[in-house]
Amino acid sequence: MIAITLPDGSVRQYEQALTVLDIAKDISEGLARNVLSAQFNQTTVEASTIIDCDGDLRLFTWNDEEGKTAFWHSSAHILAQSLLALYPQAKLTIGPAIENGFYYDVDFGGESFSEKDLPALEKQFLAFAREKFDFKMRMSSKADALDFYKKEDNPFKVELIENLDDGTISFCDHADFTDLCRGGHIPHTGFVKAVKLLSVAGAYWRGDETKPQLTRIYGISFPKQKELTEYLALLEEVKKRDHRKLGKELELFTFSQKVGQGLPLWLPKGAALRERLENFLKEAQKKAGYEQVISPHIGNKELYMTSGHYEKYGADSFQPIQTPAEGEEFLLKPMNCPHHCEIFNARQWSYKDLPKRYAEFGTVYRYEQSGELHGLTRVRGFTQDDAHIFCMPSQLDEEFKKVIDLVLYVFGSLGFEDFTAQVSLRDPEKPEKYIGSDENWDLAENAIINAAKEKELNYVIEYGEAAFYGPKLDFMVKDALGRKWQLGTIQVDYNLPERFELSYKGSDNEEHRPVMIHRAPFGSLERFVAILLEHTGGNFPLWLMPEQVIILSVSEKYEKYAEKVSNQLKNSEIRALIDNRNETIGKKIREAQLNKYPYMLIVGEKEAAENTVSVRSRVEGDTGSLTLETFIEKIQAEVDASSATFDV
RNA sequence: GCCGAUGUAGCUCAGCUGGCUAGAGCAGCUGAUUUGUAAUCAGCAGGUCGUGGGUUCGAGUCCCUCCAUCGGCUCCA
Repeated sequence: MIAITLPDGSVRQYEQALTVLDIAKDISEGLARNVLSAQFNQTTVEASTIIDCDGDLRLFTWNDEEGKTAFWHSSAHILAQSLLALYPQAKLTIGPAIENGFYYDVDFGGESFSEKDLPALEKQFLAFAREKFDFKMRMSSKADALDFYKKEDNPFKVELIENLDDGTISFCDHADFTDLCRGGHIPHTGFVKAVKLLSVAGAYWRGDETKPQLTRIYGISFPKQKELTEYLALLEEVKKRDHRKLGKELELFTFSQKVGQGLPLWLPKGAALRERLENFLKEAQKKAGYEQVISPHIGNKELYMTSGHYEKYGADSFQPIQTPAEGEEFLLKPMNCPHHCEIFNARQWSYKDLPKRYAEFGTVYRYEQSGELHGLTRVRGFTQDDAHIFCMPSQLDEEFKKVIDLVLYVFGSLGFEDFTAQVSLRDPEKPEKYIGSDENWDLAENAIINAAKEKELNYVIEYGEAAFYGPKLDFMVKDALGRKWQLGTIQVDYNLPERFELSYKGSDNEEHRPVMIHRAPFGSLERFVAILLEHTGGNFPLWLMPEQVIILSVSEKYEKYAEKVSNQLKNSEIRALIDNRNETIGKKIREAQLNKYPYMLIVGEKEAAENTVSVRSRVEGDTGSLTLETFIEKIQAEVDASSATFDV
């Protein structure tokens, strides 16, 4: 007798060993038809796996993440099979399921493969899928596995197997195709009814730039054609929220080949938006005890030699600026911290003065690789909402938590609820990437983890993501396409204070080393605006809108009244403009709507006579007439409601 | 930087296998119209087809270089 416990706690007894699918059938025929994969005693199993002992069983369908993973993982197998059918000389490497779909990395041996070749591959894929080939797992000895791939002349699979232990190596077969595989498949290929091979990209073997570059084929598949159609339609919708498109349409920013790639030009409306964001943060920082400082856009090379940045990034940066003086070199400022260290160094400090919090909207320049540049999210010149806190080690925990509060306030005010906190620590395998003592690193890492815990952040730990001088707490937000970007960041640093020989006089009358916190709630204004655009689709909260109200005159006859309305709005600090062109009211409304003005005020004969405005909201449409005073009160109330204040 | 793709008017795009002075819609300008909740009508103007080379009797179209952009990889102080 074997006893199987299901997730709801119920237990089913069976006389003899049976497959996962048999158990599913025993529960219900419908479930059996839809079961894609399963987990038995926390181990991934397949529908065909034979269960011969007691344990916990979870069955997964398309509605479970695990079910989708098995579905896409299996789709990668079918893709690999199709690749070999059409390109027998191709060498397979790896092909996992990803968040949305799957990919397979393949070596075409110098032959080029492009998107034009995808439709034929897709056709082959569907032909194989329709055959309903069963996926069957098979164990193999290490020697046999190595032998197989050596015969196939596939060095990639050989390398993979060499790193595996004998006895743990398995293959998955379907039809006459076989692939090294850990398991987790759907029952047969026929479950895949629709597939779209999305793109071709280069990817380095094992993610290592020095290793051969493979061709990566991305795809997504579904159990129903309708779901694929819907997914592709969704992708089209998402493209409309791309910040590069919206930024152009809303006249926020632009790029110029003449100015240089990755160097954004802020147009008046974008600059106004940025200024508003800066003032918002400045106000909160003032309350939190920050002081504004200002540093120049260049700094002597010596400064970055001292900080260690030159050694680390010098070769890959904008190169030093020469001066007429022999041997004198300046660097475009790639970060603000060394400058702030020297500001701290400008006088002596007592422990009673700490913490010092120096803030600056500092524009920095970094020579990012050309292929990396991306709209406003990855640029070569950008402005950090930077600040550096110099404090006693005993103040670190509290200061760190205060910064978390500030970041959460900023995110909350702008409606970023869906973020992940990432604790970025050292890569234990590569100590050479970091500077500073192990003791200080341990202190800093623990400080961050403790603060994240105490603030009850929902955080993940990532090893190898730390800065070279210290660990970080990063706030990650996704863009419209689901790509993750780092916005806010908080970093603990024992190293720069050491290198710049920062000190304060303690109560014991001895010199002590302060600890430094680097932090930027937005991260960079550029990236923040980009992500904000994609999250709001350009419909910012009213307090942030460059233009809050547009006054549309029914005809040029009512220009005077429109002016009067405009002046009254401006007196009440409401940002308004007038559209007094010789156009029909319908056209003016259409354009105002497309330009995403939150409120349109239509003024004509009736309004001028009654001293009212006809209000049209971008979201709700025509909302009827109001007296101008009532409208102003309404707007002010809306602005107040959407811009909470920061309490310390 | 690497792999793949793209680059035609301010914007969105058409231009078949190379063949007359390169087209459309929107935007712009001029004029008419003075308009009531998502596009009034007419006319005009606007492009050395990303750049530089090459093949050809002839190149927007074919080949090469470079530049920029897009999707990834690597990187991200």
